[in-house]
Amino acid sequence: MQEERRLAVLRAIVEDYVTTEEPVGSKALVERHGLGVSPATVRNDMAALEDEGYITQPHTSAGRVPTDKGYRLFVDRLTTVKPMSAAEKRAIATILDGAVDLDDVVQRSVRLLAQLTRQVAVVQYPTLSRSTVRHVELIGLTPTRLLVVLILSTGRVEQRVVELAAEVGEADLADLRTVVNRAVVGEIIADAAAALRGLVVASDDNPTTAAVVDVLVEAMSDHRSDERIAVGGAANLARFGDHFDSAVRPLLEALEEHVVLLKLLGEATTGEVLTVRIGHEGPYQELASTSVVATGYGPGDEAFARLGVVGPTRMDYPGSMAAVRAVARYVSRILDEA
Amino acid sequence: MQEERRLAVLRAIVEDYVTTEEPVGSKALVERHGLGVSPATVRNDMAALEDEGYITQPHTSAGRVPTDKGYRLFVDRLTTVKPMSAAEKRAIATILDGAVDLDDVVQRSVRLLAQLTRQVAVVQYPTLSRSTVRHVELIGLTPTRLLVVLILSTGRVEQRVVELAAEVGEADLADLRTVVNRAVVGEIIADAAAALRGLVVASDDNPTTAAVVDVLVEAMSDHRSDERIAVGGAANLARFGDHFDSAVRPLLEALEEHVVLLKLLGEATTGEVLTVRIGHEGPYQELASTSVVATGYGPGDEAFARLGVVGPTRMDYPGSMAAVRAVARYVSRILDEA
DNA sequence: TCTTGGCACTCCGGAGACCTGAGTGCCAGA
DNA sequence: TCTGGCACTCAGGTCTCCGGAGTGCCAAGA
Repeated sequence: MQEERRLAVLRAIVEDYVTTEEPVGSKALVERHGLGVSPATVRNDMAALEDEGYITQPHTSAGRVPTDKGYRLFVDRLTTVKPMSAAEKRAIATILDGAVDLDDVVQRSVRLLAQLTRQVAVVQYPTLSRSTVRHVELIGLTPTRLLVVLILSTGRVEQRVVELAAEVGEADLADLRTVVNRAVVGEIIADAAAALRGLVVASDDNPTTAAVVDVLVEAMSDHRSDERIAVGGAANLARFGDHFDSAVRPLLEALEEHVVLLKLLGEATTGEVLTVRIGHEGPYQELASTSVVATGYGPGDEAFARLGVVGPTRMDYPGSMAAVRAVARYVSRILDEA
Repeated sequence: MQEERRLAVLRAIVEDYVTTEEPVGSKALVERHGLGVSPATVRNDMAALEDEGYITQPHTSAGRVPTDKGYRLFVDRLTTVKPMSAAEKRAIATILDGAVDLDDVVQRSVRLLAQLTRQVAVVQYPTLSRSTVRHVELIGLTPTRLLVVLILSTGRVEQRVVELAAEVGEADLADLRTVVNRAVVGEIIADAAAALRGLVVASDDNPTTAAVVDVLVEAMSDHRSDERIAVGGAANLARFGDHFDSAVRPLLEALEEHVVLLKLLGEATTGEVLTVRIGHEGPYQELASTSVVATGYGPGDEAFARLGVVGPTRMDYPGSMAAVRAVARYVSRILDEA
């Protein structure tokens, strides 16, 4: 009974604090939310909540502020992801439908997320590891120089130039192209790499084949590609308030360190579930006052990559969660169609 | 005679202010720089400089701060670009030589510039307009679906999917591929687009040809590509000092608006000359306290794109100019080789 | 047992007063 | 033309004071 009201109080505190950015007191609380009890009662509840570690006082004669634990309870039990409005859904659709290629999809998603949440948005490019090979193209630039283009199901294109030891004719090139494509098209890249190695053996270590295969395998296992990430809405950092050095600077640094960002987004294995990391819960001491709302996305059932928003712990969780989920779904659908 | 000393005083003021970030007074000036005159003399000079608008006082009993006009004189007449140290040159070489493709070159350049100058670095991807076509590849995904890949001399790859009205066989595809490549390889894209349109006429408006040509022309004239830009070192904005709202926020916003950024870097037509835009000299009111040091770069004599750094007007101009020039030169050389 | 009004208490943060030190402008003399 | 001297200005740190918001706790009521 009182337990229920206490949770209502906690929810009210979180909601108020998120909008006002100021510690919230018992009086303001009963006024703004129709709690139906007196400030004194709320005070008792607040004391209890504080004992349990959900809220805290910046100093004795101030209102209360949610702790990380309080936010956690809030997102876990006190909030249901509110669906986007029809207008917002339409905006998402129009913006994303205009995308011409993978790069564009990612860029637009980042902007969109940043706009919707007024937060910093982060979108990981679909990783190679899950994708399949759509086509390999070999283009002779000069007789001893080859442009190798690897096209993946996610729409990514990797290209490398190979210097050959011997000259190679157009006919040989066509043969090689056919053989290679027969071996790898439709395979996920891990298997494709194995198949390619088999080719070299089958070709009696033909040096041209070997060179091309080498560069393809290298392109497939290129970890740099796994780390590609788009960031947008950094200007929203202004909304962090004044804690520039303690909060904004570390975050700015993190935004440039893609490895760090990836860790923040969460390991790509977690699937399409919406995850929320609040303040200290993450691995980075310096980012104790930031939260991350992220989810996986990608065509089919497999989550290929992750996207999300990063903001102050004092952020609009329901809104962010709704936006992240909506964008992820829509992007997934688009990638599905492509 | 005194004129000369006045300039020396101005230079000293700029140098001191850049390092200390605090208004500099007459006494500190004669102490730190061996000016060989008394503070009183310097004060007279300062008064004169202030009359001419090169420096200003934040308030009556404070030291002097350079104005934009003062910085302008400083970069125009009081500074020679100091060459990079051997160690720095080596660092540039090692970092940039490791790049595997165009994307990588740009990414690395941005990081490098940001590190060298401890400023926000901006690198524009080489624009399409000046580049030539290296190859066009047509790949049948399904009988009525074609992947068109456009490969440019700058190393950029554009790809589009075309839906065809009619099925097309592998033989037809090979023909088309040959025809198209014969028409466009080696041409700069403006001419290539014209040549392509001629093809459609010559083919009696064959719908497949028309569809492929359409998408190629579209890819060539895609302005989105002209606006691609990489940004790095945003964390260095912390060095801006405390003027968060007035200086950092507008800049953060500008960094996301690539159109704005391009304008800041300067029109791409200015060639390889090093340009410095100081404070209010630019078109943006909000960026009155930021300066831009930029130059063109690219293979051959033509400047294909621009790169530079953005920082507070109170920045190390000689250092930034040297770094920007050095990186631009090295990147140009790399692109030349490729 | 829970809720409520009352009351004493705490303490942040803004306003005002004060002072110091850095820096200036100007003048008269070298 | 330079220099030393002197009076003047003023930002910004420190100190104090005070009001108001908010609390905790208690005793009475439901």
